Amino acid sequence: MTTDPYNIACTHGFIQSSCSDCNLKGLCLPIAMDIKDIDKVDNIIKRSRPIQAGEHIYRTGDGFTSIFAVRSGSIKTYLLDDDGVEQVTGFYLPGEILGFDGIGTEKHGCNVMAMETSTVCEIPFERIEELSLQIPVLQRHFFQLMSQQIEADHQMMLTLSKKNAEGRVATLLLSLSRRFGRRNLSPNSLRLPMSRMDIGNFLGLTIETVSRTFSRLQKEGLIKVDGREIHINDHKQLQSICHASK
Amino acid sequence: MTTDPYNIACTHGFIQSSCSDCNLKGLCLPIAMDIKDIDKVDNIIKRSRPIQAGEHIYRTGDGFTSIFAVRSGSIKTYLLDDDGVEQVTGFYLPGEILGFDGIGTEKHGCNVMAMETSTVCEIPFERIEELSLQIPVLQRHFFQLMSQQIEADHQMMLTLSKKNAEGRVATLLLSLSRRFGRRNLSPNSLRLPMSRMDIGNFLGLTIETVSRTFSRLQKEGLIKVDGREIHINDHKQLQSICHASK
DNA sequence: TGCTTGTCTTGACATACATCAAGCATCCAA
DNA sequence: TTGGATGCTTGATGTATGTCAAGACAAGCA
Repeated sequence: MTTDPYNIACTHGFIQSSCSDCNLKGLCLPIAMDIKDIDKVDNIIKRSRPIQAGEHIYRTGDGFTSIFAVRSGSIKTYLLDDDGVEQVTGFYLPGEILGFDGIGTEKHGCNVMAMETSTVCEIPFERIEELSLQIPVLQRHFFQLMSQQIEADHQMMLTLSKKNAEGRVATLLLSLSRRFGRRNLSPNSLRLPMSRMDIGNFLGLTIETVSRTFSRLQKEGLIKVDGREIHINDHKQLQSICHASK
Repeated sequence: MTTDPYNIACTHGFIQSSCSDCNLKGLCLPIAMDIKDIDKVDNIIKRSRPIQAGEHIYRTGDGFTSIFAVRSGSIKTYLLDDDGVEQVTGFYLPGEILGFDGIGTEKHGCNVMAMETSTVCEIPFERIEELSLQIPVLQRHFFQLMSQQIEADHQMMLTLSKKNAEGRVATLLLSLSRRFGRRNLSPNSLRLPMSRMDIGNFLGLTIETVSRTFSRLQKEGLIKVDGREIHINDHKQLQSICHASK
């Protein structure tokens, strides 16, 4: 057991720490934000008790009221089409914000499920809108977050449309690596929070293809695979197979 | 030549009409907006002279200053990856708003090109941010527009990840049909503004597959194809082949 | 301990779509 | 009128990935 406050929050889940104490605040709030403005945001945030693996935070069609910041654990979002076919649309790690679907229609447009025991901060959106009118940097921040989501989704369209299985898997691994690194975790030793099924679903591949691709990348020495434990041996070469080539 | 003000604007391009006169305002501005607030928005908008087919409005890396509303014609957005591989990320028709990429980084994240002679309204984003602080319904509106973009992109991820060629093409045709209908044009007779190349690029297919798919749908009687002129004979059946099934 | 269940891996085979190639129509310039 | 782009269609063939099937491994439970 470490003394990392992130892990304490994760394990006990009832610690009501504040945004200003949170070591993730650089990720979900503007860096250049007044301490008194941070407190204003802090006051409207609801911190949840832990959500168990497989539990939903919201589902398609639920009324939209809040967006969510992941505090610990990991979350997936997915669509269900009319035939019940699932499309995973994103994986969210601590410090990342989800729930920007549904502002347009007042109804959430996707399903959100914890992939492991997780905690989230619930941010009532109407309150954020009110605060944004007083705190321009906050308004800007939320425009930026949504803009980044749009850019990431476009990159994902490129991945799905133009890359082969190796490129897709490598792209995901490097994305996770970068996001682990941003939280000061090792960018080379990852424990994947999601199943092969979720990876395949997200990347538009079958689990068999995902599995074979992991094996191939391992045989080529780029990564070391042990179930969900992944070690990245060669970032550069992984990068170089990320290019489009179907 | 019709007397549709849309076409007049398109053909001459220099007519400086205002938002309150624009027959597209229901699409790009909130419906429930005060006339005096509309005028405030109107005052910050720059109306461009016509942009020729193939001309760019901005490119990846250009400084982000404005978003754009399509006034006439049609626009595509696309990414270029390191190897020069292109991914079309969207098609934009009159009344639709583009350019939400780049708010996060202050640099545009994609390229924007006119597919035919087009006119756009340039909306300086900082001015919109300022106005949004005074006009809450405007702030909400831009959050909603971005949210809709995110939802549309997620649907696109499902299309690319889970649908076969027929499903992808049918999904695009119905999307265009709906958007034509929203502008009070026939939802059954479309003139496609984009090439087979752009369609294929957008849908993650080759032009040959796009062409064959059009031919097949025609042989099955669902559509009538004449170059870029498409007539939809059977919306219902087109809908029914949109489901995921790779 | 054995049984069940879920997750992952690996192999054999099938197929949707890519690739390669040819041909047609339209447009434009010489 | 000719020649050369450009855009689109159609056919023949190849291949990456899907599908089907079997088995390994670990976790949980009786």
